[in-house]
Amino acid sequence: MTVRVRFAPSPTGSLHIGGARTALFNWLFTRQNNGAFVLRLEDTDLERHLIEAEKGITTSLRWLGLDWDEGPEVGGFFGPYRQSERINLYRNEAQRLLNSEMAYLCYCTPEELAAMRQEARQRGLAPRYNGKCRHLDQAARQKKEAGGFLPVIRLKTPREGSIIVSDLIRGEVSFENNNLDDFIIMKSNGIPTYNFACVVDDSLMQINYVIRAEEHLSNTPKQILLYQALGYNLPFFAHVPMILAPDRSKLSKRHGATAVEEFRLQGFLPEAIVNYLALLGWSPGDEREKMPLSDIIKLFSLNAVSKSAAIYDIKKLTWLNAQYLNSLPLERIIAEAIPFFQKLGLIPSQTEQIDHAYVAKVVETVRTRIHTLVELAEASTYFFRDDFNYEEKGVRKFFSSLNASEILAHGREALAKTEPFDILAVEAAYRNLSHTLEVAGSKLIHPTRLALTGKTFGPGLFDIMVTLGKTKCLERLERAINWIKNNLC
RNA sequence: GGCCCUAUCGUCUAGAGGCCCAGGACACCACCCUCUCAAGGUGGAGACACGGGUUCGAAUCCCGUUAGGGCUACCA
Repeated sequence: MTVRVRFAPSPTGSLHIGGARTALFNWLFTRQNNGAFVLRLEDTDLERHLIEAEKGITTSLRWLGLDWDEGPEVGGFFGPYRQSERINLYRNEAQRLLNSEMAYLCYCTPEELAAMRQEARQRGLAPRYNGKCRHLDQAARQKKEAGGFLPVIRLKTPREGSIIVSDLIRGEVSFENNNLDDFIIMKSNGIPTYNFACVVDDSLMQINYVIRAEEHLSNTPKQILLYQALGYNLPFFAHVPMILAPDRSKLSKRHGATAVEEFRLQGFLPEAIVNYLALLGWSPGDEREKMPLSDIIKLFSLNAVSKSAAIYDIKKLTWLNAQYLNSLPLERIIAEAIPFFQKLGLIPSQTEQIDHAYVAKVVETVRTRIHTLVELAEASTYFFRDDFNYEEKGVRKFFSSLNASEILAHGREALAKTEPFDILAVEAAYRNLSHTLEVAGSKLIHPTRLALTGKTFGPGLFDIMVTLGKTKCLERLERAINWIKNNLC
């Protein structure tokens, strides 16, 4: 039997990390089993389908590398893949249930229902529908309909017994039927409710593994009742734990970045996010942390998915991101970095005008000491601009001594004579200088770094020099010498 | 309120009765390396929610309490 799984988000505009992880687990499972990954948009509650909202989700999925075999944009045998385009299917299935008397029309008004709930609550019972319209006869129905009232369709649910949900992650979970009521499957506007649409689609699309967030565990008994009423085969269920915000509450916008798109904008790489998300609620069983996707696919197992909710930790994601920034091929990082450089106005927006060789050198010298692409761009500014200021702390420590400008002048002189201007020659020049001047290397290095970059920290000085090139180095040393004369002497 | 799920360092987790006075990772602290900052290396601090059982033996099994989360809509 071919494994068929689906990810069924509501197109709300962005893919948040909880959804991304659910999608990832589905994807990993199906890639491991050579199955099919179906993307379905659950857009029944939207007045009209917002194409931008759908785009937000699909671009994020694609960016993460979670490609789908069937769904919007790619089609497939079981389409359409937007619920808004499947309304007739739901109506037909609902009609089948009506015909077989497994479902019935209900004419109760919202006010009546509210009163019912109120009463049940007061008596300490589950606020359930009391089945008032369950046995209406033809005459009663006609009378209601004559008044122009649009009915909903409810499923007749058993009053006794229980439903066992057999869950691949949680084991067997039992629910008493008497806690369930005759829930609505079709709203009065002719649109299906979530549970109904979900079951109809999962069956018609032949989904055999339903891997979704834990919040749906409590819906599952209702869905099983629906599967039974419709005569469908039951899929396997796996309810993955939720991802919570640092305060253990449900993730929301007020917790900062929660959408995949925001992480992208903050300079995280898809590899890092996927790797991090895989580790959230799943573990390979050994002590591996950073793993190539191919390993994750190979090792993933629903059995090993934890049962408890996890809090996402931006610090660990950041660490992993730095690991990837350091280990991925340089070309890849350059390509990822370019948009961030452009955003800061460090390089031209027209690709043809970019000095790729220079950008490559910059990325190479800076990338080991940053955690995100945003940091990479920010830490690279002085390679592209001459108009930086000198750090105040640095000025105090390295420019204020009596011989500071003299030292810089010596450095400038030494560099001017250095040829070729490569890492070995440049370092040798400075080491020799420190020897002849009889000062520690650091006495030369720190003021020079400040002169060249305006900063007291950063890549190795000689790397900076070589990347910057001789001309720039001499210019900037000159500038610093003059600055000291004008400002400190 | 009712029903359901969950409970190991601050966080993510390993652990499926003796291998655990609990291992790893991030973060934190110290030291080493070092031209700074990172990275890297070494070391440190840091957890089995609580209470009862079961067992020769429990982080692991059972029950209860507590806490967190979910569902309880003509939302998905």
